[in-house]
Amino acid sequence: MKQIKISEAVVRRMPIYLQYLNELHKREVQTVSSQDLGQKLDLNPAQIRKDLAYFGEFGRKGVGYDVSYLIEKIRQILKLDQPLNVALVGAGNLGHALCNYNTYIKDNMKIVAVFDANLAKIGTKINNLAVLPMSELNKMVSELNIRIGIITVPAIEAQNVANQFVEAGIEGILNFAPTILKVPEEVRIHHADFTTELLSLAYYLENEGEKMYEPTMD
Amino acid sequence: MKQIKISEAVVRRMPIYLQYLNELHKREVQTVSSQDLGQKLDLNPAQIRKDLAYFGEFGRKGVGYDVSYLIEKIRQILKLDQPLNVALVGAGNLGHALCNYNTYIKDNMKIVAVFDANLAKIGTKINNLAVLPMSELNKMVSELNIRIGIITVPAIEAQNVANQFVEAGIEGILNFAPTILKVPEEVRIHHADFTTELLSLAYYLENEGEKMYEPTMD
DNA sequence: TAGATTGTTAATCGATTAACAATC
DNA sequence: TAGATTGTTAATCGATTAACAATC
Repeated sequence: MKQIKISEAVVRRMPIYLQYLNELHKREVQTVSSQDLGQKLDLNPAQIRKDLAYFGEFGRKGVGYDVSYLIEKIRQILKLDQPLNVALVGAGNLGHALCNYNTYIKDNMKIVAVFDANLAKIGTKINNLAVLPMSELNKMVSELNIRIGIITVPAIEAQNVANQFVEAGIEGILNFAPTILKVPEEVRIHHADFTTELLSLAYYLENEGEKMYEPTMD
Repeated sequence: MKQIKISEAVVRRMPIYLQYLNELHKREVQTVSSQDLGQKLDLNPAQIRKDLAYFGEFGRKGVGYDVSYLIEKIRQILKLDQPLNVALVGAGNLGHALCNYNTYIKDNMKIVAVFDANLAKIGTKINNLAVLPMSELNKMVSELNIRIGIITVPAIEAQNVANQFVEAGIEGILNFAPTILKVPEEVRIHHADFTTELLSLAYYLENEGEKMYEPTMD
């Protein structure tokens, strides 16, 4: 069993492999090669083989990877083979959207509690989950063994929510608010801010129109 | 003026710098050093200086960077100093959430048209934007000079929507559907799938509970 | 067997960091 | 002037890719 530290880049590709493998499984494809995967995912086949080899010998020389078996293995790697409870704070549109994915992520990972600071929202239902007041957060996290927290509140409130998550003993946070959060280093934090994606997309558009004249050089 | 190809990693950090600089500006901070920025954003100061230096000499030795000036420059780099129209397909919860950000991204980048394949949704309003049928997409893209498309439809429909965007002449796509899309290489595509973030977050949680016994070695 | 494809080592490529002269 | 901080070059680090023996 390897004890090499596996890089973040590798870990982040695992869910991508899983996604496509699930697609193949639904299409009843039995076997896939690193070649095939690379073509579809725009990745180098050698990289895919290397990524998977960090975790074990999942393929068969001359044959490729058994789709079902590889799915099972990646699910184990990502710990999706065991229940994992998630809490969400911020019952706005984005919070709603994420709760809807609950069914999609039919996996063992599930949003089991939704909180909001706005008292008007308390008690309203999101997919048969009643919105709870923030005062319940601490209690619910221990009672339901919640290990991951999702933040979908406005940027100004995000750090505050993060603090409450940390105090409640959450282990990982997925932050959708467009702001950098400070948490103790034992808490893992992932940033899911799409404004970053959107703004960097704009960079790659061709300049046009305004290129008619060139005022100062600057 | 440098003609060096600027790496994607560098471009992706620009919106992060901008985000924090805007915060500083609101707090009326005049000047910031790469040291300060690095501390706050968990980045190496040398990296920040190098990133910025790709685009010009924005700082003053011994002093640091003028916050307002740097904001202006990064906005130019990301082309946020000119109007940029965006279309969104998929008027679900996620689509709603993104439209709400319209006011947040008060910038020149704006969602100016929303489409949905579901006829029941046509004509309903999202923030005073009427939801339009897909048949209008092509026309609206040219009429409103829309250059970026956002996809917030279920995975199965995503490729189809992408194709329509491409045909309409869109230049960049931000895809929220959890699937890989194929587009001609002149169209830039960014992936904003948070399931990837969420699943990779699970990887980093401590193993617990199930570690009580060790069945087979495998 | 011949063809295919893995797992892995070595080579390459690119990105991050350290260091420091220039200068405010 | 002395202290601070940039812009940039050189050194380091890490990730990707090529190549190939092992083997199904």
